[in-house]
Amino acid sequence: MANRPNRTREIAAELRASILAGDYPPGVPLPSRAELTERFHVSPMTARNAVEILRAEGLVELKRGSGVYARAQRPMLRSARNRLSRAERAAGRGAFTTDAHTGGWTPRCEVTVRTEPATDTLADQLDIDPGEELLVRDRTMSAGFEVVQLATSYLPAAIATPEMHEEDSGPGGIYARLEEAGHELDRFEETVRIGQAAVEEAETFGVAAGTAVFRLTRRAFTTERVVEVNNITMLGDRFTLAYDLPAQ
Amino acid sequence: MANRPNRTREIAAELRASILAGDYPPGVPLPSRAELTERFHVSPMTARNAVEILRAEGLVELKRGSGVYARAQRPMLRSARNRLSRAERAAGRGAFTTDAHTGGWTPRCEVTVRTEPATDTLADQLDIDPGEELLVRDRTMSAGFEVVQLATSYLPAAIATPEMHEEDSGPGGIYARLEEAGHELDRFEETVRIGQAAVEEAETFGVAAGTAVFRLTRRAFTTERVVEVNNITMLGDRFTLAYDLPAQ
DNA sequence: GAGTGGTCTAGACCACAAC
DNA sequence: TTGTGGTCTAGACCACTCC
Repeated sequence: MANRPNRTREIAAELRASILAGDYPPGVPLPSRAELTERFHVSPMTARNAVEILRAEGLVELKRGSGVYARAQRPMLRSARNRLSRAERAAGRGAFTTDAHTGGWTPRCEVTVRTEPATDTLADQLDIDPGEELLVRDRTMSAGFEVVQLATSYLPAAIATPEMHEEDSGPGGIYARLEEAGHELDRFEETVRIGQAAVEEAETFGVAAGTAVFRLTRRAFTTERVVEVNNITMLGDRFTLAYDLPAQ
Repeated sequence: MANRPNRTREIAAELRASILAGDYPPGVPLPSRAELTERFHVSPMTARNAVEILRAEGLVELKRGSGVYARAQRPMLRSARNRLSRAERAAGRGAFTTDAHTGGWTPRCEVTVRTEPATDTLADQLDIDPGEELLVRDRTMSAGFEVVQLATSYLPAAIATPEMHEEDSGPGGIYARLEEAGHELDRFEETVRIGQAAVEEAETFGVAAGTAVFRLTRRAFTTERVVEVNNITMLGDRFTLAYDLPAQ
């Protein structure tokens, strides 16, 4: 019935315990492959696979030519209930800024803006015609020095004001600008899935490809229409999403 | 700059494409390790690692002594916006039943009931004293023949009625019983994280340990108090969570 | 140059499923 | 009994980092 003892998992478990016990602060590498091979009397391949398990868990970071390092255990960012409230917009904060602010982080955000025609999917989500011009805002968001969230926002160009084309859309972000332009926001709809970081995303986040991420799609509604679709990718092990649901 | 070509990933990519092209319907195994070794002129270890990549992605299932099989591509269950609405309870459906029903699935649910004293964490979440007796309902939920969700619900025993101790709590579930007992539900609070399936969970779900799962914690509130905490684990690649957020 | 991780080889024995 | 995946061995060469 029982398999072989599985030394790989045993070694991974021992290393995991050491890491969680704080034995490997930043800058201190874990034992090298050669060292593990000797210490645990296993082949290099087994030692390698043990470390690979920890990498898949997001516990360690492998640096070629340098070593294996424990990833800092950072407290969670909380994607808060109130992040889309009008009060927060009035205070000049966008959704991500609200999240980071609540968690005591220093938010940073890099934006690029462009226009492009709507794909069939986006046209459907925005309830417009395919090919209609969209204002696209790509954002890379960091907490401290770590990239934790990517977002691509799509607005029908027809309702975009000149300042929405600016990289810095001003206090309160796009939602505040939309309301100033007479598009009073009524509600948001969010769908949440689990995805795996693509190679490019993984590089941006500084994690292994395939690492679990949240994939959110948020649609912003006025009472009349959809005014924005926002596709958001969040590093899975850095966020807790919070929602309030009325009992109705 | 460039590494070795990485045959492992190449092979995984080729197999992945075949799977998505529908080359491996249920019952038809992928090429065996020996076959891959020969066809791609690689070592058995490389062939094995290529398949391992697909397993980590949840694309295939490995059956010892039998073969590697593509997991059926099933449409998503949708954890819907209206799943906690009073209208659904009135229709005799619980939250999971609502989800499954909306997706056209046949829901099944196995329940075990017990009582136990509140841990510190649960006492804090329920706003009661540690050690106070709790009614605990463990549920294993399936859509069709596949287990897709586990949930453990905690209620202060002080507010539990006899029928809540029954395995079948009746139409509309516990929430309906709570309202009948005078605890009118006001709102729910949900937090969502990404976790990795523990060994036991993985066996129940029939997936590899470490597979990404949703971990939800739902708290049910009346205007007076917290009446329930529900810890839910959902198979990550089978659910889309949907939420409505008022702009306030 | 020495040491690290990245990748791969060419075997091996085992438990298990299917025949 | 045959073939499958589960696990492991004991090496190897490479690109890269650090000294």
